[in-house]
Amino acid sequence: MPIDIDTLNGPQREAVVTTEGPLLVLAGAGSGKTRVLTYRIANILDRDLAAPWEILAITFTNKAAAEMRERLGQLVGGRARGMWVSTFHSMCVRILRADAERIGFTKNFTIYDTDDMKRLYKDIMAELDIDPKRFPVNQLMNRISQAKNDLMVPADFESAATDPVGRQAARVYTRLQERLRAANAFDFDDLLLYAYLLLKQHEDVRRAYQGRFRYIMVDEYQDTNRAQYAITQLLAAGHRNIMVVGDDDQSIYSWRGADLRNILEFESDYPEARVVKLEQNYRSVGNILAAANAVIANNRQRKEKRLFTAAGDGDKISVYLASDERDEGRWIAGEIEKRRGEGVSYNNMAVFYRTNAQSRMLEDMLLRAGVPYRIVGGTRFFDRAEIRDVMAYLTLVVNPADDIAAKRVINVPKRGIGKATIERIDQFGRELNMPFLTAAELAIVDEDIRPATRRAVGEFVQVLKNGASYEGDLRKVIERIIDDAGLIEALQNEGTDEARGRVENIQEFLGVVDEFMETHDVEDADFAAPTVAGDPTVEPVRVLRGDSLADFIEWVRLRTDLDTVTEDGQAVTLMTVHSSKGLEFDCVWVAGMEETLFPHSNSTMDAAAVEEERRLAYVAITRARKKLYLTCAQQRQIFGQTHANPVSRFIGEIPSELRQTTGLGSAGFAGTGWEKRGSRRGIAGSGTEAGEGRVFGRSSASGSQGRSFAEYRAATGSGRAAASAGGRSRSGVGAGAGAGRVGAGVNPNAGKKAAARATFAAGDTVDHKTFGRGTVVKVDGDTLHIKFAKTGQTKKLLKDYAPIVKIG
DNA sequence: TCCAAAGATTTTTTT
DNA sequence: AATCTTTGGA
Repeated sequence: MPIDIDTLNGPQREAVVTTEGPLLVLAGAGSGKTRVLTYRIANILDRDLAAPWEILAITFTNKAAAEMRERLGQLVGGRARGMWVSTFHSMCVRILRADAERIGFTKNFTIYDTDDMKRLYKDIMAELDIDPKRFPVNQLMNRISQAKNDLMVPADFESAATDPVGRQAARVYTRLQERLRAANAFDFDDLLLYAYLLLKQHEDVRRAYQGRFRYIMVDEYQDTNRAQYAITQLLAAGHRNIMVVGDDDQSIYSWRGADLRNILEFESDYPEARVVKLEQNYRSVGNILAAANAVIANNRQRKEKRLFTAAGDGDKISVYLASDERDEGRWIAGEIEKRRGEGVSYNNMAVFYRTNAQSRMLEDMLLRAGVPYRIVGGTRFFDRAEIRDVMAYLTLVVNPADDIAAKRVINVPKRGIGKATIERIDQFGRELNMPFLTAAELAIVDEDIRPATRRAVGEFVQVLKNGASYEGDLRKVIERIIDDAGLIEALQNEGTDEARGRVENIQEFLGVVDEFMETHDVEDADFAAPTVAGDPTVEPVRVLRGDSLADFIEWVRLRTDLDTVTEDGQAVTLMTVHSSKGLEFDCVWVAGMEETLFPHSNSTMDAAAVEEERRLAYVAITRARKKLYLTCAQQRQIFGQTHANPVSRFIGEIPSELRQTTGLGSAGFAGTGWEKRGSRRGIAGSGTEAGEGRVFGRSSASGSQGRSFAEYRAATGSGRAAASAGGRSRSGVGAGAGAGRVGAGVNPNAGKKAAARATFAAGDTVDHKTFGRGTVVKVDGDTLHIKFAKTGQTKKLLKDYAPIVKIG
């Protein structure tokens, strides 16, 4: 079934038919790059230039990989099954699994995520006597992560580190790699680093892959870091048929080591490279595209390009000035309902924000307005404590050397094994250079430990031994391990709502196991393992098997929330701007368009960082197909403190004729609202119309009425924000609010809640600012245990500080 | 060893 | 403002 190449535009077609040699495709947002990628692969197959397993396509997220595989399936059918379409990280896992022994690991290695790593760091810092107050864990982690992404091994790092933090980091880094090796574990960065080292140091392995991959395609090339770049270079050195696709304007991961030079200098890496620019946008209406172009034009570090579209102008961009984040959320909910009324489905709408913390209020307002939503990111399902516990057990069954996992669950559920015992086992193990679990086994006969404790340790060890002997249906194996461990039983005995929720989560986890089994056929694994004709030394493609516990663990570890996004049910999507990359929606709201939030205050010091924020804004804007809304709040709670921030510069960078401003962030709205009393549905009230170019409308008190955006910014630059005029906002801090922190110099009683003087008893009904209606379950001095109707959860709140009102 | 209270921390973005 | 972490006491 030959592909229909005539449906492509000129540059797209050129990218598809240019199969030989290096090719750089600069693909603007919405220019049909996935289409080009899939068509190109189909073209290679149709012309018999390569067998499926000789093609490697690397994407950035699992979701993108899955999508590409699906679209390939539609084009080329079953041939798509034998192809390597994966992320960098999962590709590296496959490469490492095949030859782990060559670099001193075994095939059943564990992958440590950030949380595991944090534990390990703390452990090591204690061991090396490094004060976490002077050298924060996060700082060291970042430093070392960066080093790994730059392919620096501890020895390199040590000689380069001259500053105090660097010297401590060097000590930690050295020890870290020893510990990881002992635990047979890699962290995310190690997957890349060691895959690189494996390929670099072992010529036969390198040759095998270089020979196999005739055609290599890398998507989102602008987001590759040094390690990914180096791996790509090595793999492509054989046939030099490498195509990279990217958009320097959408590079938003420099903090994770992404190096824009990789794409900017592709042509000097491969002087013979062809370059194709995809500049026709098929996604957005004219006004949105014009806005995106205008914003990104302010960046200096970029390849000049200008997206165009054949579509009409469409609506103007709506800018809404809210009084605070509550108003912002309320307004968004109202607009969503309006669009819904016009026939736009919830699935075609999304709300973006810069930081995860912003999602709370948005969620709350949507909930109250009755708008169904799904949230991407934030606390991942797999990050919940009970799920991590289950995962630790499963991991230990596969990799008994995983000390972090062992220490995590040796006393989960509570077996009466305390800190002293764990410390003793740990020390014992370290002296004899053996895994924690082996040391624990020996501790069973240690006369210095109490018999009851020894018995408990014995039980724990036995659970894992039994687990390793189980065979057959994966779900049953996992269920038995969870059962042996007694995790569910212990939670059930707790009898609290919270524990019941945890049990439910574990059951949901079992549903995830089913999903894995369904999506990973055993036959599929067999099918995808043809040996390469004429070269028996090449390992077959390794595919995850639906019946393998080790493969299941790997799959979970490399999965993110974004991969879990499903289309079932109608719901608005909430996510960070970062998560939104690669997606598109008819209607998009971007909340929190304020200085210090977007661009984030951590970035405003540095010109390069501001440019990255701008690219982030560009990504956000270009997600929208038909209608774009930008909102900002005049004042906002951050860290429990009220801040008044100027409107984001990115709004000002959109030509004023492309936008239409509404709302008036001030005066009397906050605090009188319906939302406070928990009524069902908000009135989609529009604020007073504000003049174009005016920011936060009338500030008669400060005489700034009708100020232009530029004037406004100039004024705020001197440290004073336009005050909200005449408005009593909820806590009374609205009037006379300066830029930055608000609150100092304000009547200290202004924020006091009625609850401070009220008394509570079990059975009272209360209303919480955020959680809505709840019932007091228990009073514990000043602490109230309140069960909230909306979430069903019980929370502990301090009566004098919680924003609650007694209702009955 | 467990529990409660005080103290620290969070909030940039995530494979 | 709420949650997570550490500390001190029983």
